[in-house]
Amino acid sequence: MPELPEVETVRRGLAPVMEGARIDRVEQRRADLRFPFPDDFAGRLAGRRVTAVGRRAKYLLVDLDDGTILVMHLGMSGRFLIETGGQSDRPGQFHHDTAIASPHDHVVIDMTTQGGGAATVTYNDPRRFGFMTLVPRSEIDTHKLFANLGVEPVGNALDAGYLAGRFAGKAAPLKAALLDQSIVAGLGNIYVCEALYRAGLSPRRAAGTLVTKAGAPRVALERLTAAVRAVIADAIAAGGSSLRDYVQADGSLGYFQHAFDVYDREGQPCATDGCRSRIRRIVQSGRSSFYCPSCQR
DNA sequence: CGAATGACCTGTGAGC
DNA sequence: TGCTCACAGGTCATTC
Repeated sequence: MPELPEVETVRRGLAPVMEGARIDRVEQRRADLRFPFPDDFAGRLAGRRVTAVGRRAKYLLVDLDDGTILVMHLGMSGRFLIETGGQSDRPGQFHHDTAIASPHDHVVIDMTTQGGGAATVTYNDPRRFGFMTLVPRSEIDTHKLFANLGVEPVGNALDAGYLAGRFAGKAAPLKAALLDQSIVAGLGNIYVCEALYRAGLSPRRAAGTLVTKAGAPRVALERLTAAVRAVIADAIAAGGSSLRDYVQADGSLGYFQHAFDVYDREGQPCATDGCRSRIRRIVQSGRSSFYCPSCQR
C-alpha cells in the first residue's frame, strides 16, 4: 500500500478538487471492499459539500458539511483517478462517460467543484484491501479505527523520549515495533526498512535494547527517531514512491523509489561508502526486511 | 499480556 | 509460449 507519504501525496492531489465541491452522485459498484460499505453509503454522500480533505496515519478523512467524515483507506493497492474538465489521469481515457471501465473501479464520485466545473473521482483497488466508511466528526478520535493509533511521524509528537516509553522492556524486534501502528502511525514496510538503514540499526534488534534501565533513550534511539522523521519527510517531498500499483492522485509518478537504499535491493551493494556488503532479505512477521548486515547492528 | 501466523484478494514477474 | 510459484505498499482474527 501506500504508506503515509503516499497517502499524504494522494491527499494533496484530492484536496484542490474536492475541497468546497458538492457531491452530486456516488456510484457504489459492489457491496463491500475489505468491509461492507455502510447502509445507504451513496445516498448519505449525495448532496453533501466537502469542507476539508485531511489525513490521519494512512487514513484519508473527507470532512462533509453534515458533520460526518468519509474515512477511506487504500489497503495495498487502492488508488484514485481524478477527472476534471475533460482531463483524465488515466492514460487513454478522456472522459468518464466514454471510458472503458476497469473491473476494479469500485466507487465513482461525481462532483461539482467550488469553481463550478465537473469533477469525477474514481476509487480503484484490485486487491480490495481498502475500505470506506462514515464516522461522525465527534467520534473520530474515539472510533475503533483511531482510538489506538500512535503518534504521527511528522510534526513534533514523535520524539526519542516517547519512543523510549513505548520500547522499554520490549522483546519484539525493531522491525515489528516500528510497524506497530499503535506506536507510530503510518509507517509501513518500505519506510521502516529505510529508516533502520539510515539509523544503522538491525531490523532484528530487540526494541527494548534502545532504552536505558532508567527508561531514557539511548543514542541509537535518538538516531532512529531522527531517521524515521527524515525518511518520511523526504518521501513526502518526493511525492511518495510509485511501485506496481501506486500512482499519485494526479496520475504523475512519485519518485522516492529511486532513493531506496535497501528496500527491494536484495543482493545489490550497500550504498554506504566503503562498505563491501550486499543487501540481505529476511522475513519477519511474514514481511520482507531488507538491510545491510555490516552497517546495521 | 505479547508475539507469530494465517487470512483476506488480485496481479505480476521469475523460472522452468 | 504457457504454466506454477513466490511475492507485493496493510490490517485483523486466531493461536500459542
